[in-house]
Amino acid sequence: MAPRAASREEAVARLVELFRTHGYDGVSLSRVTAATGLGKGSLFNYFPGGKEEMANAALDHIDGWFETRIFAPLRAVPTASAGLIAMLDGVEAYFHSGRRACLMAVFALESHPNPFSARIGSYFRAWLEAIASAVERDPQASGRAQDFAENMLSAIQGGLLLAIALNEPARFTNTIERLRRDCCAHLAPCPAMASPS
Amino acid sequence: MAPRAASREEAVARLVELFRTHGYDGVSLSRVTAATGLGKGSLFNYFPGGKEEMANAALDHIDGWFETRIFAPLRAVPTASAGLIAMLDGVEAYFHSGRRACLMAVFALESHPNPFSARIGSYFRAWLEAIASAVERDPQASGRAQDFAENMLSAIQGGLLLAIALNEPARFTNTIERLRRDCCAHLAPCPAMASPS
DNA sequence: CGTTGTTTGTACCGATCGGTACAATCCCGG
DNA sequence: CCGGGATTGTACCGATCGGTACAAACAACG
Repeated sequence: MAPRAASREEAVARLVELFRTHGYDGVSLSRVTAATGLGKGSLFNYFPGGKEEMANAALDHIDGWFETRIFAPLRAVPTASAGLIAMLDGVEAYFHSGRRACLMAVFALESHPNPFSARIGSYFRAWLEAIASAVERDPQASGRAQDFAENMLSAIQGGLLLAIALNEPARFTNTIERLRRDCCAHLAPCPAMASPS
Repeated sequence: MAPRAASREEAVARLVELFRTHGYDGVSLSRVTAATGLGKGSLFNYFPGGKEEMANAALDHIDGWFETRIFAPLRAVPTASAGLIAMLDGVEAYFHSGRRACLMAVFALESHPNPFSARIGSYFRAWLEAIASAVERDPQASGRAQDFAENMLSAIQGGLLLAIALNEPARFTNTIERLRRDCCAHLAPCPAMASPS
């Protein structure tokens, strides 16, 4: 059932998916060995801190991905609307159009507070600040940047939650599409929409 | 640490809070006995089906509360804006202004799919339909009822998630306040706002 | 080929998991 | 005061939990 993970990085990638769908408590070491094809020997060689280190490695992986692919671009983008729409595209792709849950959200809700609460908070705070920094660059909405960011991130996470809970990925893509329209409606220079369909 | 629960109903109330903050996997029978003051004997007398029946009793409790206090009123209300604002007030109070998580959301994310997926889906679907049925009664927005409902519920759940993840309840109350303004902005007869501040 | 350090499978550990059995206790009608 | 059904604490069950110990297998390099 489990093609053996060839490297620590590949093991981390599988851990991410494992924690994403089963939560921290729902992932047992036997499940990890099954999903990675690695025995306990290798596992504790890669992750001497045990399960908690595995989870932290998974969170590290996500932190890194979002920082370089989502947050940093947002902070550097010249115009808010284009930057935010690019972010929405990236997020839609990352979450497989609503078929994949957000690991940070899973860990945040599963048990709270928990050992990961601090870094989960940092993740969402970084996301909020990245959005706000882009909006502040917008001539029309710079005063409402905090509010705009809070609204947008709430919608993303809520839409994703609904998509998972209902097993209807379209709940997420609909939400993303609404947010795209919001960008065009409330921010200054809206790039031509591809196909309003 | 635990004043003994005097009735099955009181035990269920404590189970709700227990599952809400620790998730299904995070609640062990020893935790249940500690939180309810009930030994295993009483526990399996009240809930012969064991932990799964305890969880279902907790979900029943929430289903009932929302059905009578939120969903049914929404379906019966004459004007959409007044009904939705009453719903927002009720929801804000129920979730303790963002200090309390949504048990349905916790169970939905913790592990998916899981034995409770079907009823979790029913819960969110009922909520969506209740909102939509109210909006359909609105002369201005009746055509966008589905979209309006999806957007509103996403925002509620996302705002709650952010409040929990950041341990900043204001993230939730801000979101609720934004939704109140949305109601006044996009629905026909807006009752006078208390204080636009 | 030999040696040295890393990687790996396996046996094992105490603790805790959800659940059962059952005897003691309680409560209440007669 | 007594008898019988409901309630309850406790001892116990096999399974699984996360984690450790360690020896065999392996790799790299001289």
